[in-house]
Amino acid sequence: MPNTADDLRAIALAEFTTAGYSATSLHRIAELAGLSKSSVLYHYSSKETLLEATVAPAIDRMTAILDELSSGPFTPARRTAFLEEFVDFILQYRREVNLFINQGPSLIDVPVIDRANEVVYRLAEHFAATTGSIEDKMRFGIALGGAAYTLCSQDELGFALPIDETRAALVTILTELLAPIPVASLSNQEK
Amino acid sequence: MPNTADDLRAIALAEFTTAGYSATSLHRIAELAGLSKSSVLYHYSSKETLLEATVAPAIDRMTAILDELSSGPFTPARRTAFLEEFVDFILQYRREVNLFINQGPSLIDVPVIDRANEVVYRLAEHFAATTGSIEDKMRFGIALGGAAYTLCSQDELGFALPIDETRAALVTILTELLAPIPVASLSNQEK
DNA sequence: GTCTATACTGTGATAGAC
DNA sequence: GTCTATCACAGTATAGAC
Repeated sequence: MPNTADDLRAIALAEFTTAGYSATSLHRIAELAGLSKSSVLYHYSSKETLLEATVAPAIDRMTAILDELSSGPFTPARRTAFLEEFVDFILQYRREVNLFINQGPSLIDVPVIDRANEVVYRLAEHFAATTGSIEDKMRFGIALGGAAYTLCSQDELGFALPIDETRAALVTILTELLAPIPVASLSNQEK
Repeated sequence: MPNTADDLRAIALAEFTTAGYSATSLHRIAELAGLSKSSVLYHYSSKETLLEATVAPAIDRMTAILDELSSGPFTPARRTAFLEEFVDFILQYRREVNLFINQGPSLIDVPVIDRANEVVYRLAEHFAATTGSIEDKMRFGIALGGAAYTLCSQDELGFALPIDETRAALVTILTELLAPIPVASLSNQEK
């Protein structure tokens, strides 16, 4: 049973991703939660605190995935497994990813966004997006930005594609998209 | 020689894409232009009018491309040519595309965004994103959203990749990404 | 934990002088 | 075409009653 704080976090996440962080007022969030602005500010001392609580779980999860990955050699087999884990992450945290991808650059003042940027940088290392060719960089960017856009525009349009088919398609497309990146460079993180 | 109105449009476009439409104040735009708020409102009677002037050229250009394309049969050869034209469009209007992709859903009230939505719908028809499989739909979405994200995050980070290499890489990646979509369905627009 | 009332700031927009 | 002055309003946040 979710408490009020969790409800607010969920509502804020939905509004921040669809209407935008700046365009979403505390009044709007309070309205959707059936509360007053002040009650919202009781649970989260500021709008920024609410934003942080909203994206933190996704950052923690991705950090854990990357930590686990760094604990051993990045073989081609593990790379495939990692890609599926990555797809599952994007599916589970698609709103948070979309929020970061679309609005991250405009939220540079918020500390939690810096944490997210660091995580993306670590992720990019695994896909040679920091050391590879221009095409490699673009492949990584298109995979990340494209996945975030595609998955979240579904929610906005009100319809949801079947999860199994969506996941399978995403694995196929991302595998194909990232395949040309040489595996050799993927172990750079071991240095 | 650009006049004041054009300057304001360019400044607004840059700010709307990086900081977001809602988060960008007329004061900020005026400040960057070395003018007062009132002077900005002399050239554009409202913030929304400024937004419309900002994205309209891109919509007009894409409309022209689609009109030209609809004037004849959509053969595989023309499809390849169209893809290059599409890439050039994205490169030239990357800020406008990024603005629409990232913030379009939160700007549903603005009439010009409706126009943009119609254009995207027409575009989607050509890539079978309205009639194809789930994977086809996702391929189109990833191509569009990914290209917009990748190109605009470059600007935000302050560095610009060489245009020729970027263009070539984008053609390669998008061709590969959209290739599995059957050509047969591409002529559906002729119905 | 929730509310009303309030303070303060920023915003889009208008009026009118120059 | 640009400015200052002003308006009405929405925004975040605080204080304090219940």
